[in-house]
Amino acid sequence: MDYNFKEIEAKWQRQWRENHTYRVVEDPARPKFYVLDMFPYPSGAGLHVGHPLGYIASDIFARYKRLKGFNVLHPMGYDAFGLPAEQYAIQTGQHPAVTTEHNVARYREQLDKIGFSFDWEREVRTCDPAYYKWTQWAFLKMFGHWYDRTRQKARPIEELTAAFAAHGTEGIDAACTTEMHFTAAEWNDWDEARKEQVLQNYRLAFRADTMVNWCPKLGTVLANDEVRDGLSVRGGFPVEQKRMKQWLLRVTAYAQRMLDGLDRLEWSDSLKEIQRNWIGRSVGAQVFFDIAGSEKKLEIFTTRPDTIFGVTFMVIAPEHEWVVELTTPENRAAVEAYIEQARKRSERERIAETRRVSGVATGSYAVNPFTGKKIPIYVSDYVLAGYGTGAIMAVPAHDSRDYAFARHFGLEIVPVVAGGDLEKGSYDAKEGRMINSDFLNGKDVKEAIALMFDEVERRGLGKKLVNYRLRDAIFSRQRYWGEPFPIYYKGDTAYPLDESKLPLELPPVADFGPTEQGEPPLARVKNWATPEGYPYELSTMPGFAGSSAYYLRYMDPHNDRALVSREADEYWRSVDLYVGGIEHATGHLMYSRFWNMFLYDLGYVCEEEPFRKLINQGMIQGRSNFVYRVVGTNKFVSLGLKDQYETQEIHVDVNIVKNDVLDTEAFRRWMPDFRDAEFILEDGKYVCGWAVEKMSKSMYNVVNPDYIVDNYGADTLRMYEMFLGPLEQSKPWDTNGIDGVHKFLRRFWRMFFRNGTFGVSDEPATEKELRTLHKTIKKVSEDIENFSFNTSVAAFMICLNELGDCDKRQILEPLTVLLAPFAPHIAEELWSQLGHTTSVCDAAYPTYDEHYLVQSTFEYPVSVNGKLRFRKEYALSMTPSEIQTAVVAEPEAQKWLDGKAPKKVIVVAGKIINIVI
RNA sequence: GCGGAUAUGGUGUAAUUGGUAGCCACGUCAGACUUAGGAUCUGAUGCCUUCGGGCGUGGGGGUUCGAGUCCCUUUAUCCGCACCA
Repeated sequence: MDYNFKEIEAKWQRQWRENHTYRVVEDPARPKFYVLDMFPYPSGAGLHVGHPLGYIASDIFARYKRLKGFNVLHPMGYDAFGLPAEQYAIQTGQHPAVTTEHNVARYREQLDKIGFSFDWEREVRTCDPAYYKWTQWAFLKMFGHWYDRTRQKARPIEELTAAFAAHGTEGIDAACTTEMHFTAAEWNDWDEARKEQVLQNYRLAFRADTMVNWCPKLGTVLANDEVRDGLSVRGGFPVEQKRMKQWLLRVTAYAQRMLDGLDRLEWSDSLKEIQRNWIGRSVGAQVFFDIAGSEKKLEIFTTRPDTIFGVTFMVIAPEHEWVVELTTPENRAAVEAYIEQARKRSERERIAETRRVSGVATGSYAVNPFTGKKIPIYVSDYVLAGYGTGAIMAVPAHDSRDYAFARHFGLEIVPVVAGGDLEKGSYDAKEGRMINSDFLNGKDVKEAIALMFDEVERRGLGKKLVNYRLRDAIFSRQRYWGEPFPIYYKGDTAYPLDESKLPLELPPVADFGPTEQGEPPLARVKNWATPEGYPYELSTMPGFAGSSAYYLRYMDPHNDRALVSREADEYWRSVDLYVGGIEHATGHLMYSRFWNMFLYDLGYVCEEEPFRKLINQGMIQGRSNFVYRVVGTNKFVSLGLKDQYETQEIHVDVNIVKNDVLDTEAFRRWMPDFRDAEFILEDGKYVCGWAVEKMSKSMYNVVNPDYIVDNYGADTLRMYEMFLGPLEQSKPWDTNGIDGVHKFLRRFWRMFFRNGTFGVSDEPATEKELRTLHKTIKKVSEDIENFSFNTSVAAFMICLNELGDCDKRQILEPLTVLLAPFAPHIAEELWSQLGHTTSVCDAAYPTYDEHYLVQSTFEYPVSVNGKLRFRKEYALSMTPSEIQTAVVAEPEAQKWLDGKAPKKVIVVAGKIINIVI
C-alpha cells in the first residue's frame, strides 16, 4: 500500500473537525501552556509558503506540549481592520467587510490544508462588534485614568479631580503632556470645559494638538512606527509633519516599566535592543538659561552638563513655541522665511538634507549661567521639536552638528575637554580631562558630569532628568475601516460614551473616501450622533488597537460581560510562547505591552507582561528562476550556454521549474507568447538561472502552500519548512530539496508495510535498535525545546538510516508519537493502523531510558604534539593517571613517539589527552 | 554615526559547546532493477596531490597541547535606530 498523502490528510482533517479534537477547555487539574501566533491580516493575495513558517513551528511546539500532558491553548484569528481592505474599497466600491469576509474564508481554507491544531471555536476577528466592544472598552478605561508616577500605577481620573479640588497640583506627580501648576482655588473656579481641557493633560487616552505624521495620499495621520524614511509603511506614500488635534495614548507613562520589564522576558537580545532603542532612555540635566533682557528662561535638556563652559550659542527648533517672542524686529523677516521653508519641507527632504547647515539668528541672547557670557540664540531645523524641550545648548567643540553650525556662522568654539584637534573638527569627549572650565579643570569627564548635576541643582538652574525618545502614540485615523471611538462631543469638549452602550457599531457608508471638506468618511453618515444629538468622533482607531489585547480575548472569546473572566485569566495568565515576525518590534509588541500593563494596573489581568517567551521566525524570501531568450528570436538558451548568445533574462514561473530544470512543455503553455518557443538545451535539459528576491507576483516566484500540499502533502510541507534552516534565520524558499523530506515520509510509511499489507512485528527489539530509538527521542525532544526544528528533522532521518528495515512495534510505535507534532496526518493514520482507537494526540509522549544512552566507555582523542593522531576507548571509571599509562602504552602512541619518552602527557578534566615529545 | 546579527563544500546546513570540521539532505557521478524513469535501492562525492601526504570554517594576529567555537583586529552582507542634544 502506497503512502497516499492526499487521502490520509483529507481523512484526518475531517476527523479532527468532526471530533473537535483540538477543542480546549480550562482544566485546573492540568498544567496549562499558551502557544500563540501573530494573527494574520487577511490580504487579498492569500498565503504564500513564507506565511505558515511560524505557524508550523508553533504548531509543532503546541502538539509536543500536548503530548507532554499540558492543556494547550493554541488559537487563531484575524487582524481584520486595516488600510489595504479600505484602499481596495475606495478603488472598487466594494465594502471592506465583504472583501475581508472573502479573504478570511480563503485564509481558512489554506490554513486548514496544513493540518494545524488550532481551536477554531476560539477564533476572533478584530472587526467583529462583539470583539471590538472590548477594544472600545479599554479605550474608555484609558480615557478614565491617569498615571501616578509616585505609585507607578494608573489610577481613576476621579482620584485626580478630587486631589485637584483639595490641594491643586501640589503633591501630584502625574504623567502629563506639559507640567502644570495650579491651586485648589483655581481648579474649583474653572467651568466644566476648562476642567476637561486640563484633564486632557493627564488622561491616558487624550486629545491634543500636536505635530503628527500626516499622509495626504492616505488621508490620515500615522503613528511613528507606521512611518519609515519619511514614507508610509503601508503604500510608501510621502508623510509630512503637521499640527493637528488628535487622540493619543500616553504610552510614555509606561516607558520606564516597559524598559525594566524587558529584563524579565525571554526574548531575543536583538528584539530587546530594538525596543530599548525605541524607548531611548537618556539621563541628563534640565537646565534653564536666562534670556538677556527678559524674565523668561530657556529650558534645555543635555546629557553632558559637564560641557556647559563650552556653550557658545543656543538653538531652538523652528516649531519652538517661543520663536516669535525671541525674534527681534530686525530679524523677523528672515526668521519667518526660514520657518516657512522648514515647514514646507517634508520629513523625507529633511532627512535627505541632513548634512546641510541651515539656520537663522533670532537676534536674542541668552546668558551662559557658568561663564556669564551673552550667547546668541538661533533657529535651526537640526533641533527637533519633539525631543527634549525643542531647544539645545550648543557645544561646538564636542558635537559635530554644533561644530558645523558654528563654523558656518563664525561662532566661537571653546574646547572644554583636553585631547583633540579642533582644526580637524569636533571630537566627542567621552573621556579625558576638563579644561577651560573653572572649578572642573583637571577633573575626569565622568567625575565632572556628576559634579555638574549637583552644581546645576545647587544653583537652582535646573535638575537631573530622565528623557525618553518614545513618543505618545497617535491613536486616531481619518479612515473608515476601524473601530469607532466611543466618544461624543458637546461643543469642543469630548465625553465618553457609557460602557453600557458598547459596542458602538461601525455604521455603513456608501463612499469610503474622505468628504469634499476633507473630513473622515464617517462624516458622511447621517445622524452619526448620540440619541440626544451630540455628534460622535469621526475618526476611527488605528490597526494596532485591535491587536493589542487579542491574546486575552482568546482566553475567553465568547464572554459578553468582560474582556476575559477572572477565572479564565487566572488559568491561562499570559502567553508562554509567542511566535511572530520581528517587524512588529516597535509597533504591536510595544502597544500590547503598554495595553497589558494598563489592564494589569486596573486589576483586570494578573500578569504585567503579556508574552513571556517570544521567537521571531525569519522571513522567507523568494527564489526566482530565469530563462534566457536569444535577442530578437523566440529561442531560449540553457544557462550553461547563454554566454554564446546575446540574451535577455526573463523571469519564469518557478512552479514550472523543478531543480532548476525547466518543464519546456509547461513553459509553452504558460503564456501565449511562448507557444512556439524553441529551446537550446544542454545535456538534453533546459537549465534555468536563479536569484534570491522578494517573493512577489511580478517575479513569478510566489510558491503557494496549496501547490506543495497538492503535490507532496501537508506533512512534507511542514517538515520541509522546518528542515530549510534555523527558524529564526531568514532564507529563500527553494523547492529543490523537498524530495528528501518526502522520501523520508515514504520510507517511514513503508516500514509499517510488508508486501503491500500492514504489519509490524512484535519481536523484541535489539539493543542497537533500542539505542537508536532512545537516542532519537532524546535528540528530538531537546531540539523541540530549543526550537531547533531543522536538526530534529535531521534526527528522524538519521534514525531511519540506522534502523534499516526494522519492522518492530516496540520501535515504530514510539517513533510514530515522536513524529506526530511534525507530521500529524501520517502519524495519525499509522497510529490507527497500529490498532489504537484514540487520536495520536492523546498518546503519551515517549520517554527515553538513560540505560541505553549511558556509555561505560569514552572515546578519548589523543594528539601528539598538538596534532590529533588517534582516538581510543577507555572505561569511564579510569583515573587520569591510569589513562595516561594506558595511552602511552598504546601501539599507535608508540608509533608516533618513535621510541622517545614523552616529555609531558596532558590530561584535562580526566578526558583530554595530548602527548608532547 | 550608534546598536544588533551573520560569514563553514556546487547548494541548504550540522558540529557532543574548546576535542577526528562538513552530520542530515539537495545536487552531481557511478552502479543495480527496469521497455522506460523526473520511480526505487546501493555506493562515491571539501580542495590539492608526485598517493607519502598537504591544505581547508571571509582576511590578519593572539590564547591553548588542541580553535569553526574564546580574545584582539579587519573586511563583506543583512537588520534596527539616527541631526535624540
